[in-house]
Amino acid sequence: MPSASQSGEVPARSKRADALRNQQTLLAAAAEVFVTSGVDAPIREIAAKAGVGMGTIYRNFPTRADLVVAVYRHQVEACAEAGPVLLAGADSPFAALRQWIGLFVDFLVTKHGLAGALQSDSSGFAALHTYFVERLEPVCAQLLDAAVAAGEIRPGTQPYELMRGIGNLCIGRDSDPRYDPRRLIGLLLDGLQQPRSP
Amino acid sequence: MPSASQSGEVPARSKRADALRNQQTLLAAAAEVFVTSGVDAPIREIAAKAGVGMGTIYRNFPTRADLVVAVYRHQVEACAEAGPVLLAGADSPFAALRQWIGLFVDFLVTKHGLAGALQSDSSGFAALHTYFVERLEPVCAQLLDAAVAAGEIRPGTQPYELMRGIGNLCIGRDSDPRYDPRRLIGLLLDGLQQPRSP
DNA sequence: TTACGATACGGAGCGGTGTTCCGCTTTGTC
DNA sequence: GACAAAGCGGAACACCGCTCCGTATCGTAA
Repeated sequence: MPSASQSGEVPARSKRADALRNQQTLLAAAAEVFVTSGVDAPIREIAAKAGVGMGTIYRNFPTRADLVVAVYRHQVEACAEAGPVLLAGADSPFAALRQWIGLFVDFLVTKHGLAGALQSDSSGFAALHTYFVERLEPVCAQLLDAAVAAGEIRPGTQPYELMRGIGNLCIGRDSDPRYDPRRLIGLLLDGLQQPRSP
Repeated sequence: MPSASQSGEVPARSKRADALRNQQTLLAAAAEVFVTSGVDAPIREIAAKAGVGMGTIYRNFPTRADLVVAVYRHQVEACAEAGPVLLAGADSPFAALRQWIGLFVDFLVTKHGLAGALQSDSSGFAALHTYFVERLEPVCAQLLDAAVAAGEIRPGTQPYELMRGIGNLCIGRDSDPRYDPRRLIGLLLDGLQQPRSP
């Protein structure tokens, strides 16, 4: 496989110049709209912001997830790559895990509605969940394994379950100031350090 | 307190007989539809199942939350009342807390889409969140306080935050067999038992 | 029993959303 | 400059929540 291809990233050969321009315009507009109206903003709103028709959006990003993934791909990538780096640099594997989860939470919490979209099985969001899991689950697994091997946390925790739980905890952070997912996630990590539950 | 009153429970004097009949029919139909299509099933579907017009639904239950609350009121009530009972009967306050949370999770997990609706700020679901919090938060607070007083868990955890986190963790349980919120909630409880996080 | 106001009912209709589809425009090439 | 292919836009359709009002039903007083 010579080219990067996949979905929204790099040009993918032999597309018309105006099409490429539109793709970039769309990504910029979507990023902007996501900030103010959340990731499930009306398609029409994004189209209007970008100055294109709805057909153009659906042609470039068939499902909503494709658009969201394209917008946040860089940040997800950065988070994924931070895993091994933290593991190499931190005081201990568990410290690395804690820091990495901090990055993940920061990312989710600053993107309005993203956490909710991540588990929403309906709409075209299914692919979003898939992308996040495929990209980040192995990273999380590596950190977990290292911490287990170091004897810092109990074994048996599945990375998928942990990530999904953290994602769920980040849902709806904005709606009530009394709710701060970080405290609960800290509790979860403390729980991991317990040798065994009764 | 002589009368139950409030919203969807007991007759509330001087309503027409057919109206009361319809209210009961609606509750039964809604309960049935919620099982198969989740708590955000189309209003029209519930109306059709009950054999009434949509106007009748909105007259009896102005917001979706009112309908959901009416359908599940008994179970929420039972959960709330179980709190003090467990506290009196269990081996320790923390054991009671654990059992009570088990009841709460069982309830949420068996109602398709309820957990998600609980945090969804949009639609007419806001009142649902309010009802759950008002009814169950004090119960949770009592259990937490008792466990803290017994020295079984660290102080400082807010009941609202804990309940909301548990609710969030229960979201989307059906979509993937690898995800079981109970394990994570167990982890959370283990974390509570830690004296202090670093 | 009848007659009549109050009460409740039903569903057409409105506004908003996702998604499709096809006539028209733009682009790149010969 | 001409012409196919690629791309564009937005009208149109389906679905949903919610409102509103003409009509049907109920309870009661005569």
